[in-house]
Amino acid sequence: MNITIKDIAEKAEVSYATVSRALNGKYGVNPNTRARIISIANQLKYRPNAIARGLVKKQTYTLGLVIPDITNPFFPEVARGIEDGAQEAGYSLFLCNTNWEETKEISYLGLLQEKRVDGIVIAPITDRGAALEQVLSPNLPLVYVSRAPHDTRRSFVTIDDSRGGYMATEHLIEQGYTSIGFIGAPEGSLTVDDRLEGFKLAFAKYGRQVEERYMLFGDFKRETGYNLIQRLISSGEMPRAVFAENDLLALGVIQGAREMGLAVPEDLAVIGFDDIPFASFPEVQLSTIGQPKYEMGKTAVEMLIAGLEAGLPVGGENGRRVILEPELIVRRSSA
Amino acid sequence: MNITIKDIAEKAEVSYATVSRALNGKYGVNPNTRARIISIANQLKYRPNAIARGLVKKQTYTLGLVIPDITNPFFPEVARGIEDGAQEAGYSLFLCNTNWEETKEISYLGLLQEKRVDGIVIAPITDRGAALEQVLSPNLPLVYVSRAPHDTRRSFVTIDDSRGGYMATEHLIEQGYTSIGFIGAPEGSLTVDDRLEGFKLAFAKYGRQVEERYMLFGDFKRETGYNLIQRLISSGEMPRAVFAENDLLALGVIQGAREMGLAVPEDLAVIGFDDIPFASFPEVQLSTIGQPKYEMGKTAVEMLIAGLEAGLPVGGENGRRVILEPELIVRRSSA
DNA sequence: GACATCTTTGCAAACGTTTACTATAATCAA
DNA sequence: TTGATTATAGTAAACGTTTGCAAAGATGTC
Repeated sequence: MNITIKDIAEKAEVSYATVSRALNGKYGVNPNTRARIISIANQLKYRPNAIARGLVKKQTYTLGLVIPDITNPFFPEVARGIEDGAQEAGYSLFLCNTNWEETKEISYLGLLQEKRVDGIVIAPITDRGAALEQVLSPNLPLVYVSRAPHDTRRSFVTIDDSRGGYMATEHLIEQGYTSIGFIGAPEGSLTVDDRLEGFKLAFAKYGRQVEERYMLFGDFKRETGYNLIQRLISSGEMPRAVFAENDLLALGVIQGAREMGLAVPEDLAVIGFDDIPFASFPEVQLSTIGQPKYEMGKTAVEMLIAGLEAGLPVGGENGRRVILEPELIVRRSSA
Repeated sequence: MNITIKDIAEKAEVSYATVSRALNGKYGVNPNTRARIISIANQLKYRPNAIARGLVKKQTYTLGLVIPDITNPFFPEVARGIEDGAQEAGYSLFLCNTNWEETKEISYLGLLQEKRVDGIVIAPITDRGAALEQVLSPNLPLVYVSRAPHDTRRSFVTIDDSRGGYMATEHLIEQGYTSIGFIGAPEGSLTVDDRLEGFKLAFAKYGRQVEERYMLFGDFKRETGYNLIQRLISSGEMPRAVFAENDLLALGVIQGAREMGLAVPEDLAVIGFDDIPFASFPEVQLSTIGQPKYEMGKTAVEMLIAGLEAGLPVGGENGRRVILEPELIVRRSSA
């Protein structure tokens, strides 16, 4: 039904090979013929069939974007960087929202390969890179963004999470807080543990002991922060300050604390991680660790595309590691 | 390089047609042969080439998702509904962020057609449906979500924006505010004007006169709300209440007002539209008009898929219109 | 035992491109 | 004029599937 290169060929009275060459600006077709063909193509509103082209060229100009939660304001910022970078280079993006479910992540990775994407940008859920590699064709270009398995040989763009966790914790310590809690994802399961590691590092550096009873683990959603802090408060024993592994959790913590009659930061200081747009909102004023979200996404996709267009063999010695600097942003929630 | 149906055929010593039938659960292949083929396929880690399949079946199991701004928390909620619905039905999504630029929207629509998507879900930028139809193959299934051109014959899922605008405005009037401003997108350009229409309707209903000097137009970004309200305040003349066309604008308004020393709602009452997650945050407490974002997205994509799988001819008499109800949510910013 | 029917399989075309190779005509050098 | 070169165009294979049709063998009916 759709009009094809053959329809144009017929109308222009040339072979369809010539049409292909003409339309693709290939060398070796008479300028007049070319002009005629192009004009006919326009007139017929011809649109090349990218599927057919993809089949023969074994290149689809399509990438996969795999993120855990598009509803967490952190990821749209990253995604926009990725989208911009992809678009500039002429690539489309498959959106894959894994909803923090590892099985979904795996199955998306499989699907993307069936769709023959040229490459993948992924913000993985866990540190278990091996599980991913198992479903991944070893020569499919992939770059990790925002977080990456520790043992990966793939390229990645992240920030220094450990340093970020350290900065946040150190800040609380220097503010004079003696009892400091941690709220985040459980070790080894949901994410890379670097932020927690940074937390512990800071304690060590200042000769303190981590207080296990103030360390609460769940996932990365706001409700979780809300629930965990309320449980902690109800228990009667609670820290004076909390480092939450991301801003959403932190906001949940603030909300939970406030609803139980506590003042932030007077009764409970809170610092988050990510610097999502709302953290700076005047009535929120959440202290946090800032990340260059947009650029992180943009450089990740640019690296990916550069690599695959250069035809570099993936992984191995070719993995490029970019580790951006986190930034401590002090606002009212911890002042 | 990738392993194909032919590799399996060779190993199983059957023709590749048989492999195809076996793998697709088609009727008419010996159970033993089928089992053998499937086992070989697994062993070889065979992944069907969706590109090749798409070429012959003229169906890609891929949809386009076109939204203006993934960074506005409203859209990720809708997008998640769309993503969930698509995934459940076995479809992938191309993410197209138009960044409120009409040219980008148009060019994405073209691109999606080259990629031979089976259908499109779009939250359009403007009311100019004709411009879109011009690049759109008339038999490509498409459903509008969140807003739709007034004169379209396509299917859509929206809320009753006019009613929403009315509810917001009426609420302000009933709160006793006499001077009420409007901040949003300019008429006819950036969006459907229904919210503004509802605003005017409420004024008419209550026998009031709209005050043009309190009506400010820009776009849908937070900075815009921030800038516009500050300009208005500086001008010396300002309303006591403002209806902002979306929550992001409203938050910008609140921030701008606060930074100029005004209290919300004491000096300036504000109501927004969308009920983005942060509107309910305790320190924000933004009054707003709620929309069923997730379901809106989900039903839109479900409608799309149902239509295209039934092979309905698109548009014309087949357009289904779903108009959901908005909900007035009163919080502190207007109380 | 002849014929019809059913089950299982293979053959080959088709989907819409790109591209290596070949053919033809035009141009040029001598 | 001849032979070589170049510009232009066509032929056909290839990409990896699906599927209509035909073939062959097995089974059943009378």
